[in-house]
Amino acid sequence: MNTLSYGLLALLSVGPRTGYDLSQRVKPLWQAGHSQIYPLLSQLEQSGYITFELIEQSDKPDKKEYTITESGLAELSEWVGDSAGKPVLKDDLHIKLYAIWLAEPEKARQLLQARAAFCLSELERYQLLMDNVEKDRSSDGGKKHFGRYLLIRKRVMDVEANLQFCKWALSELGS
Amino acid sequence: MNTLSYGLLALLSVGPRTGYDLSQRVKPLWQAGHSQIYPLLSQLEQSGYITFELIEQSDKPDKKEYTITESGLAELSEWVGDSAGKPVLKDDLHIKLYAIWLAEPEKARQLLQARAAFCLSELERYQLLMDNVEKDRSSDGGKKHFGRYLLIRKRVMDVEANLQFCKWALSELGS
DNA sequence: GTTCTTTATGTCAATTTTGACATATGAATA
DNA sequence: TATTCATATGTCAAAATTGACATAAAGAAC
Repeated sequence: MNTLSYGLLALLSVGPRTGYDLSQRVKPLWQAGHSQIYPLLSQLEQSGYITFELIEQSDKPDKKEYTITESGLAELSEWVGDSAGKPVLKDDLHIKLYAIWLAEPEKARQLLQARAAFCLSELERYQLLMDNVEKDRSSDGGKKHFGRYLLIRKRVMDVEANLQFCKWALSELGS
Repeated sequence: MNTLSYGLLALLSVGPRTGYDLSQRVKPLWQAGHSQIYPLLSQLEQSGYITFELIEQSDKPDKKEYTITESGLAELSEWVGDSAGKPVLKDDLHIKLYAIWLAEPEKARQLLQARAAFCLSELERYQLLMDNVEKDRSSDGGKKHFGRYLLIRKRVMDVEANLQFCKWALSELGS
């Protein structure tokens, strides 16, 4: 059971999802592509933590809808209480910043402007997710959606800090 | 040439360093252990991007001091100007947050308090690095240290945002 | 006297991750 | 009519990463 497996169980703890769904929603929890997700779902199913139902569709390709089991929920619940590890960030912008004196000033500005633009697009994306979670929290009792709400808020704060950095660094560069 | 290789070249672009030095200083640029660094240094040396000098010590074990070559500096300079990729964050706290409704309230608080403590220790560490870089920037002309200054500022802003999140989330939890 | 920490360099196997390849359907677009 | 896009599931090889193992010498703490 690696960390991503717990991420998949966490997503399934809210409700049934297909592998495709999970690959679309996993980003804020743990960044991974579908090539990692499909094999893990098979593994989790064989371990009895999830089950699936084949859903035949006429308009779209058939799909497998996975549901978490009692055993999977117990496994996840135990892990959630354990202390968290240290976050690991891989960002080549950090290296480029460190060596920025080697780049032409124009390239340096481009680097930061591109990252600022990326942050803005991320914020838009998270705003949509926030709208959804707020609907879920008001309609439904909302207990299951509280964690999703916390996580999206965290991501927004992370990205806002990044955007602020880009703006500050651009002013330091004297653009 | 992977990303970490450019990170090592970036660190060496400021001045000569040993593998051990690099493993201590690489953290804000790209998180990696010494088991990744030593083999890459051999590779970079064979590619002609760096050279090393064996320094014999009586009080401590002998060491290899690596210096970046013209060729290495050219390679790095070219790469620095290219656009940066997307940052990848792996943080199991995100998963635990998502599934926090499964944990006892006490455990949830512990999770956030532990992360807040980690953020504070990181901020202390970065404050020391900031003191050093400010000394270097005032003594020396400082052009080479500007990037390091930007990077440390970014890390501080990142960690401060994380700390703010933890405090906010703890208040939402109603501790 | 023994153990622990810091400095210092390295290897290795297992795991994780990435990116490409592969296939298939329906709908929209050019 | 051809191509591209979204849905949907999968495999595979290569690359990156982690954590343990390995060695060694000096100094400090216990």
